[in-house]
Amino acid sequence: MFTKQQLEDFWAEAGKIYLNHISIDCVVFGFHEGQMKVLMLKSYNEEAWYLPGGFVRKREPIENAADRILKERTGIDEIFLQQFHVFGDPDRSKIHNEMYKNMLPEEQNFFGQRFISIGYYALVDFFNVTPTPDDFSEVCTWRDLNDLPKFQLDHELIFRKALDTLRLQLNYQPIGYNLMPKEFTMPELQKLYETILDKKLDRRNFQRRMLGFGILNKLEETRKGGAHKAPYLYSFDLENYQAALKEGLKSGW
Amino acid sequence: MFTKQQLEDFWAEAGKIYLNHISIDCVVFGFHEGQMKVLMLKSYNEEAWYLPGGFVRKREPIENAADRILKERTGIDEIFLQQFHVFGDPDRSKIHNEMYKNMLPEEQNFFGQRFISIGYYALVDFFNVTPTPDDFSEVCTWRDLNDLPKFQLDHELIFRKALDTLRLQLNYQPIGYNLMPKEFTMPELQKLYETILDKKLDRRNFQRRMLGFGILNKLEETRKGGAHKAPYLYSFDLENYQAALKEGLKSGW
DNA sequence: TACAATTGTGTATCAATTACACCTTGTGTT
DNA sequence: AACACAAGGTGTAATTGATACACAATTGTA
Repeated sequence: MFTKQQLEDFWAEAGKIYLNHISIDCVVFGFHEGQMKVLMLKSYNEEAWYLPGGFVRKREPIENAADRILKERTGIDEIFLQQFHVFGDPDRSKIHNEMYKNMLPEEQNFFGQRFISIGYYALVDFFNVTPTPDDFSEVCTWRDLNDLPKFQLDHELIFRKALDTLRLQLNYQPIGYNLMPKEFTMPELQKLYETILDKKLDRRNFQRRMLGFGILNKLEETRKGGAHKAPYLYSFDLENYQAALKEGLKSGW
Repeated sequence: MFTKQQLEDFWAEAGKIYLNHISIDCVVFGFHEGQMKVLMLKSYNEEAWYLPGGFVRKREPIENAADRILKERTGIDEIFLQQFHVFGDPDRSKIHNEMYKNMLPEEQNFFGQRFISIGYYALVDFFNVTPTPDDFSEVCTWRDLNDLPKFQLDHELIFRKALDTLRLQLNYQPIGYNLMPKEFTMPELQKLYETILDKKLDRRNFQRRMLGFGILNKLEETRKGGAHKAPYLYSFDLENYQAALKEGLKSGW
């Protein structure tokens, strides 16, 4: 937690390092135990949660900025990231701005300005992530899509838009590849699709269709330990997957 | 054309009115005589052409900025606009920046800074547009997609990305409605689809499918004047169109 | 060893897409 | 006025893809 002095130093410094008016917010999706998760943070003094975000260095490509921000929150280096929307309402961070506006003169008050935020969504393997709080947060952790907290500012809008985009891009981006672990069972993959699309799919038709795409390798092993028949493990054939996505995985669900 | 003094005044003024570091570039699509067109501008002293663009006022929503910019270039008020990508490479306007960098001290030289550009694509009825040059351009006119000029800066990349997006969104956005005039024939509409998708479609299957969507009104009149059988005219049923798009026009082409 | 739950595989039906043919209409030509 | 030409309008058969549904196999547990 910051003292007032530290905050002021931070802001003064930020203005020298970062571009004015531009921020980045990231919606990081993970998948664990049949549930979609989003990475979120909670401030010390507020009930509402917010999405991982940050700013762009003066000479830094925006993609690198997003990479850098997420590396800090997750520990992961090469993350799958897609820009999905820009949020440019002049009042989108009004509450935030006013909270800070009397603490410093305007030209030093980096947080008092208008920010246009570039939204990225990220897909990560849940097990590779080490959620790490930032300088303003008490907690950084996965939140279940079925049990979301109150959001700060317009972060609910950003999250919703990311989820909508994910749905639309399901047949055009390697979403399964990036969200599933290296090896997984067919029912696990189906659960992912059902969660993203928010509807039930027929088990048998799902399997036939998935295999029909020719993007999966069936492995010898099975997943033991469940109280039932052991399902086969699969992995993605990345080369075929990429090729298939160029055309789109035929005909939406 | 500007004198040096006028340019300097313009820049000094721009810094007071507009947000730093943020620009908007628009790819305006039109359709005329079976050809896709893009609205482009040509500077006085340069061979390369550029896309309509501008900046965001300090308290202006970015959508309004795009509307305002396009109103100036086209004369149209309520334009169909979609954000499609942000271009944030730090060197994307390098040539431009260097061209101007010695003309004014840095803090007054609005054009010398790094710009992150928000890309919008627009769809307009060709006949409603009055192409209007901006302060830096000699010409503002439609260019055929089959006969594109050399582009300034990264504007070719921006254009390409817009066209790719258009293709992907064909089944999810009212693209036909916005590009076609109020009344049109089936062969004309087919030509639009063929142009966007860059492939031939079967005349009879196209017609059946289009009609199957239930988004067209068949009118009594026919388009006279051609040397052949007069085709029927159609108009869009906007309500049904919007409804159909929510689900996506089933199964891509 | 029988049971419950879950996975693996197959088939019949229905809907959608594709490929293709013939007739109609407006214009210009003889 | 008759005709050829070119483009538009409409229909049908064949193929492909999506959906619905059934039964056998496997695993841990009662």
